[in-house]
Amino acid sequence: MDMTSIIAGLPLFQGLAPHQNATLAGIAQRRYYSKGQIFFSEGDNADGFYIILSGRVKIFKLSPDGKEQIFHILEAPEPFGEAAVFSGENFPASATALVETPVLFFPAGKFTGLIRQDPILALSMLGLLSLRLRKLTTLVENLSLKEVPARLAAYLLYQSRDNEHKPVIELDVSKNQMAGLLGTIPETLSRILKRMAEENLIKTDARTITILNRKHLTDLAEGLRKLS
Amino acid sequence: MDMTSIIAGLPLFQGLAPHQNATLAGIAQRRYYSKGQIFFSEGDNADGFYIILSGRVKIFKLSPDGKEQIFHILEAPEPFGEAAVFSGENFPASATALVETPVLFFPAGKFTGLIRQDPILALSMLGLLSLRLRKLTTLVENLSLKEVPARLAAYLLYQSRDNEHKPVIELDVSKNQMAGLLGTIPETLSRILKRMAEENLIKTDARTITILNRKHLTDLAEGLRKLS
DNA sequence: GTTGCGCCTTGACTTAAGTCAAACTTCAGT
DNA sequence: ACTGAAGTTTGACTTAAGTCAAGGCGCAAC
Repeated sequence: MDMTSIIAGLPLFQGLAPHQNATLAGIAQRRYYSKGQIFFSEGDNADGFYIILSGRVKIFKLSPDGKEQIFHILEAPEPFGEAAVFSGENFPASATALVETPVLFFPAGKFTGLIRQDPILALSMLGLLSLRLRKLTTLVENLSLKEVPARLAAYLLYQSRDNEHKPVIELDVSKNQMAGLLGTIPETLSRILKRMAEENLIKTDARTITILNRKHLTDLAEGLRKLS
Repeated sequence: MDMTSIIAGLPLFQGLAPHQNATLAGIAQRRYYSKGQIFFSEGDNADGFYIILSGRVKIFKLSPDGKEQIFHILEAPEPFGEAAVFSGENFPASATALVETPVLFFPAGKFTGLIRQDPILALSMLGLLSLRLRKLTTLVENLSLKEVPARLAAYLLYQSRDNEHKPVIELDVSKNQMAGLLGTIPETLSRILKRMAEENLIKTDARTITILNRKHLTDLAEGLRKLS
């Protein structure tokens, strides 16, 4: 598929005139990252941003003593690294490919040039950043105001919501990574999953988790109830 | 001062043509909020955003059992509530006036209309949102990867940095609020301030904190060292 | 198959930070 | 100046979650 068609199909670029798609295609670069490869590290100069064509990307920070907080795990067709481009500084977190991941790369300077000429594109980006802000706000809320069981309950419900509220969740991340997403460590996650299973809120089987008691789990997520 | 001049002086609106300032003035509303008054509560429909003319505003969330996480404490001439406008939903947090606070209010619909016509304005907003995102990223990092002493150390250094690296910090928030900003509670904050004073890192006196050992405090903030 | 290496789980222990309660200080309002 | 409310400090206690260490499971490579 040629670059213009790919770009025309990306949600971020909906509503643009065809010639704008062509212009975007002119500045975009196709790049391939293999599993474990690093897109950028915290502190790197932000020279552009990426859009995932397929694969999975992890955005994260490490503490000096090695604990990892994962901010997002992203899939096609999501963009990442876009915020740093507009504050014109460096990346505040790191990004690596979890699997083979082809992306489009948009150089910062050229891209902001385009935005200057196209308010629709600007509004798209504004919408995107707002959404990111909202997600981060929720993350802060979870980390600061909720205990691990509540965070886990919220996470499970969220995964199930993504899957049309079906009670069966196929984990798409390792439990190690899940711990990183929830701001905790694998041991703690393991223990809490066990407790939830003991109280018949969920049933776990390898990579599959089944929600048995959605109401109770919801109360847990909202802090209205605790694991006993 | 008339509305157009006020608007022309706001950092967020720098670089606009004079007629754009006038248009902005046409949609802006002056509003006065007294101490404790609520701008909006979490979940409220986002009908517009605000710019502080003077005073102080607290952006925060409450947990079901009453703990408060403060996201920002803002002063003139900072805007707030802007992100919710572009994701077109509701406010993800609440905002109240800490003191008498006059603001400008910009209705969402009219404002996005202006952005559609002025890419400079759009770029300003993009820069603003990016900066917010960056600050939130730091907050997440602090909450998830650092202990309270490290967060406090970082906060003190940040305050001193704002004040040209002078070692004397005049607290502009109550210690209760400071605890809320750091994601902890007043008791814990009090104890850690005491420990820092015992180790001669700082000296406290009512609303004044003096940094005695910047190097050690920096190491603490970066997790290279701990309070003994 | 068996070897080895992540991933995951479990137990015993430690620790940071929260809870509860009491007392003291500061400050605003009458 | 007095009163009361809010802010702050301190102590004793509890608890959630992290650390450390060991062992089991599952999968891939040889």
